Amino acid sequence: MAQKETVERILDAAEVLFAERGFSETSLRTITSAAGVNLAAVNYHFGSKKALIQAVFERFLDPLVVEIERRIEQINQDSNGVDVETLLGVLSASIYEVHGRSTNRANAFMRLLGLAYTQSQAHLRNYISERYGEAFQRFGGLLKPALPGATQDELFWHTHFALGTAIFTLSNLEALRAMAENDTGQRSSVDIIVERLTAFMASGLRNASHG
Amino acid sequence: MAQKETVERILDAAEVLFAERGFSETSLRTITSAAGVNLAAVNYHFGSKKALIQAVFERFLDPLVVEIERRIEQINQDSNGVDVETLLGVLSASIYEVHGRSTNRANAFMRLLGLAYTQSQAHLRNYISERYGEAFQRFGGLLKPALPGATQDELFWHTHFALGTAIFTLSNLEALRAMAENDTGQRSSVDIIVERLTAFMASGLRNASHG
DNA sequence: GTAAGTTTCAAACAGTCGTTTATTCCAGGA
DNA sequence: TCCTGGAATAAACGACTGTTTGAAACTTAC
Repeated sequence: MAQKETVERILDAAEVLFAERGFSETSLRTITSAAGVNLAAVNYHFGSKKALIQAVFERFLDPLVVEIERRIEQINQDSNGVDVETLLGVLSASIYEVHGRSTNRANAFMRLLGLAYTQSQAHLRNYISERYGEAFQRFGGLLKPALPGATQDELFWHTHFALGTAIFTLSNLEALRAMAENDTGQRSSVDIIVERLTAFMASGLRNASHG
Repeated sequence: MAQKETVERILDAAEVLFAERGFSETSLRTITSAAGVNLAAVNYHFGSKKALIQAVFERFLDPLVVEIERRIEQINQDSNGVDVETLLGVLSASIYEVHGRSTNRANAFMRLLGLAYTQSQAHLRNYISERYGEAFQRFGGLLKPALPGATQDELFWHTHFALGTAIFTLSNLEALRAMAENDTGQRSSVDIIVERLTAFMASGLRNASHG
């Protein structure tokens, strides 16, 4: 078969369009015509629009979780005890690893993650927390020894403060870069921005230990 | 007239419903029936759904900006040079002042602010940056002397990191509090959360000076 | 070559959307 | 009293939504 399978063409188009406009603002007709497939193909292969949304997330969250756990396991073998910067580094490295350093796809990924939080798609949040909640808890457990002295409550809130920073920044990354260029006249590379973001989060997180 | 005017009833209902579900997920029929007014009233009084969205923002952003500038002017009279915590304190105090310490309205306000960033409503972002961009720049200018040593570029990015933290946290505040209670067994007060959030942002911001 | 099973396709379905229309209601002024 | 103009109303408009249908096209197996 010369061209990609229908299912993958739909997922490709949906991923881009959802990231650009959001879920309810993207119609199945827009997706299918961008993918070059028939309108009915979505309901035939996925069952419904909601199931398509979940499939888009599954396609990149599954390999991402595998990659994160692989890296953490390796770090735990080499040494015991991990600091905050290392943990944050594992996350960003895994994202870029899974998406092959294609900044576009990594950006789309972060935008989708942000949309999952902010758009009213209860089915999606339920799906994500059911399928990936355990992995999320496991990762959160690693943060505890990295921030000695913090209470469980402080840990929870500071983690989500940091999560918010990352999601907000990365899911609006291109818009923010444009604003920054307009404001300062220079265009920072994505690597530098991620570096600063990591430092910002680490600094805020560490503050949990001395509250 | 015994009951509120039609215009205000529409704004009240729209504010709550938009904050709960988002803009394109909230139909005019839902808004008007919640407000107890006729469907056509929105187009009659506001012109269009987009104009209604902008009116919702204008109703709380106008007094907020006034309140912020009033507080800053007063601080500048008493002393010169303002530290980061004070500036952040002005923001949160102004929000609660304008909404009369009604946590519900303050929460709705933050959710709407978050939606303005994340939903695809270009007209709204244009409107906000045209109407309030100048005030935003003025406030950003105060941050500069509070963070000596930071370059213009660092200043921009760290400001938006902090902005992201606040918007993400406060616009999902109730959902996060529920998660925290589920996770830690205790329910932190909003005041404590805001206090921690401020400390987190200040700590991250200060990091800009030592990059 | 025929039959069975998948996948694609155009067309239609029932429902919702924002917006507009024409009519009715109701105040205040002359 | 009639008149006028703003506001409220029910009804309809055309466009768009996700989903379903039944027939056509294709692939696979015997």
